Amino acid sequence: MDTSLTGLKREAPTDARQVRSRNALTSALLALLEEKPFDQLTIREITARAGTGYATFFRHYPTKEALLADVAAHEIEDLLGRTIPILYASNSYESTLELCRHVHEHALLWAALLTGGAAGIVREEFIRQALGLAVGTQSRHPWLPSDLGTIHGTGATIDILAWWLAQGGDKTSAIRPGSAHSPAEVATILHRLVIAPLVGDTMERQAATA
Amino acid sequence: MDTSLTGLKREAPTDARQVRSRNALTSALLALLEEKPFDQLTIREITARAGTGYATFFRHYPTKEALLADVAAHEIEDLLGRTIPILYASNSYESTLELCRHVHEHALLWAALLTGGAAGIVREEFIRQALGLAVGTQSRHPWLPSDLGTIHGTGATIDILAWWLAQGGDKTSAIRPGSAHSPAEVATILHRLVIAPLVGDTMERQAATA
Amino acid sequence: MDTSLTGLKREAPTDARQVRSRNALTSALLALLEEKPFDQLTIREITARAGTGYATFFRHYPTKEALLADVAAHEIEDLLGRTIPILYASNSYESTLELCRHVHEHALLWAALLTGGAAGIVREEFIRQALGLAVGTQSRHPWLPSDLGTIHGTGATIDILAWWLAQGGDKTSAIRPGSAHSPAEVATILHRLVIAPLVGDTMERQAATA
Amino acid sequence: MDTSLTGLKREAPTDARQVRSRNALTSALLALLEEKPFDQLTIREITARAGTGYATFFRHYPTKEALLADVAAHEIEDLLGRTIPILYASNSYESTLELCRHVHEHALLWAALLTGGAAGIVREEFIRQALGLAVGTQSRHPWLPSDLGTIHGTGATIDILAWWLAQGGDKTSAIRPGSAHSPAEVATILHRLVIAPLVGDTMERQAATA
DNA sequence: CTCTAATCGAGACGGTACGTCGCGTCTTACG
DNA sequence: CGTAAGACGCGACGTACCGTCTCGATTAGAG
Repeated sequence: MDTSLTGLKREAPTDARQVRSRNALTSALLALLEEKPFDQLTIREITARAGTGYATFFRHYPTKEALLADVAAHEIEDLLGRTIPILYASNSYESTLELCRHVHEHALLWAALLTGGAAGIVREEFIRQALGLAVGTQSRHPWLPSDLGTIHGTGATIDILAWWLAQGGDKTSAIRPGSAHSPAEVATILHRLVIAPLVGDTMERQAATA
Repeated sequence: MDTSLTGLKREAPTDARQVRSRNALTSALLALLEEKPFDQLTIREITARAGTGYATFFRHYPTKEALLADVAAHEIEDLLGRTIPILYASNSYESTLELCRHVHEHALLWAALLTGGAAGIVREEFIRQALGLAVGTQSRHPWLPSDLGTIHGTGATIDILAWWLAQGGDKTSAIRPGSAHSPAEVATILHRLVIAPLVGDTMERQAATA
Repeated sequence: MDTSLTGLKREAPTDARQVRSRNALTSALLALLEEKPFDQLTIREITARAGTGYATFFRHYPTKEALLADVAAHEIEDLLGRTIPILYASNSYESTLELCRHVHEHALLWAALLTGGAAGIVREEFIRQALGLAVGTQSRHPWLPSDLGTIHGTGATIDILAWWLAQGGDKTSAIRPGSAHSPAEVATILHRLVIAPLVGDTMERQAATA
Repeated sequence: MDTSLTGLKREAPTDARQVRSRNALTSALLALLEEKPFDQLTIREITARAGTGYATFFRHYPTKEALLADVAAHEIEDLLGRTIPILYASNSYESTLELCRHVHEHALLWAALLTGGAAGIVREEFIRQALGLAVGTQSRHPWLPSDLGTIHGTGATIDILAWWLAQGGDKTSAIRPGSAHSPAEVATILHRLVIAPLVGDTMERQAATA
């Protein structure tokens, strides 16, 4: 994959105007993502919503995708920052549950990020960050390349979350929270299908340990 | 997801010229997919390679994606047709191994389908067919919605295959089959990470049974 | 001057659609030229008036200037076609008078061509055609390079005509034909200031000869 | 013509920094004019060459054209200041000859002013100054409006000078002074084609008188 | 010889038009 | 008379400049 987006991230600018424009663009994107899929957005639409000039967009991001990657990177950082510590402090199921709870609390945002045309880019960013965090970690299984473990774990998690978020309701129907699964249910599924096979552990065993 | 591609499939045409055009287009797409990612192809490019007129494309497919879905559907049908019977006849590991062998034998084709811009559409088509085959099947676990089982199993399999195919060589380096993993290794990974947790079985137990 | 516009002329297209588009664009330009100066027109404005697509413009002309040169070339051809024969058939004053009459009859058009931002391009096209007609002609005076004679004669004529047309009324006031000079008056001025010194002849002598 | 440039002239500033910036801008323009046509220059380019800030330009001139008009006005003032006195002191041919000599001595500068994209503006400024000097002067001929006499005389002179300067060499060939016409030759042409018809005099008669 | 205010550089900003590109439709001319 | 070739309307793209603006930093010239 040669479309690395890492280089597209910008460090925080010092000029107050740049900060304002940057925030306006990211907020506009988040707002629009809840209205229509990412790939149906135009840059003109984003800048119009942000209240900035069209050309200003390109002073901050080279492409629409770069803006999305920036936005996604922040959200993912936030999400991982909340779940990883628990992973080390407690156990994998607790961490998984916390992940599901957080996503559930920001369902609209994550639905936009994971179920629209943005999914591919968000997924890549997610995996990139996960790979970054996993650097130096030894795989638990001799038969499993460590990067594949991370890629599979992250990707499969995203898929299951995307399925969950898509259940809640698509654009054409009202959201019916009652018919959706609870964070605990999804965490269980996620743990049994993805996490446990990777870490070679079971929820039950962990529960006993905890 | 409203971008259903099911309706885009065409019945097999009877007119000989239509058959010829159709084949020329699909062959051209397959050839071009090995040169550059799907989303960098233009319809003009495909028709030029196919030797057909530009407008002719639209007499067969409404969009570029429809052509890809058509091509992918055939390949997926072929692949599933070879692995599913084994699943029933023998066991899940044998089926997984057969899957990996088949992909390995057509590595170039599947690399194009799974690691370029085409991945999203191929993935959707794959899941669609898998869901179709799984209709009526009861989930093996009460905590797992059956459609999610299929979606996760298919998606995770594709991810792992894509990782495998991307290992073999990107555009910049020659393909080094020696340095890649063998079909058996990948089948083992796939089975342990994805299949076994789904079917609640282990390769070892199956091997013992077989 | 390296911005030769000769190469920008296109031969008449055969396709009926091209003819229609071409005519729509030239007519739109002529119409707009009577409303505002050439350099304040945008290509979008021209295509909107013409009822054609924006990109279609570029399928016919590389720049706005090329379209103007095309339009001007036709008008100049028409004008020269009416005056040159008289020059040979009769004498220089009659030809000058015919020139002034023709311009007077199409005052609005020539005012747009000669007194707006278009003047420079029209002037160049005019001189180009004049030089083309004068090829092979021997200068009447040993001290006068023949191309300079043509350039000066054409340029000075255009200047005087432009002054005349600008007299009639600018954009802000109604046209007052009564206050302007008659074609005969202008022809006299033109002949005495420009033509006679060039051909070494006087109107009076010619009149006597005629 | 509402793009009067007269009002754009600024009074000489007192602040030393302003003087410095102003001079830097005019010098930069003159230098750049010898490298490429005026209309291909950007304000950013001029300020970069001048070593001033971009915004500083607008603190001195409202537009690029205003700067050119300022520069041109000075050069024209200088030129007219050298030729007009001779016109009154001696005769029209001597004045014409002095004009040609002066232009010949500053050929590069005047080539830039008269043969590039700047020509239109310089021409207008030239005519403006000529009209200013001619105010109150009575036309020598009843059939010739006095302003037209000035306009034609100035315009035609500029055209002939521009032709002369363009002979010397375009951008692609080295300047070959030997192949160009001498100031005296051009003065003769200019006098016979433009000046004499206007003042109703001939060089020969003047020479006899002198 | 200060001090204060004008001027400066730097460059981000909203805006406008540009010329390019690809799409999907529809017409044309040719074999 | 059907099919290729391709012109067309459309609309988004990314670029280039414009003229305005907001910053501190510098510096002139008045007190």
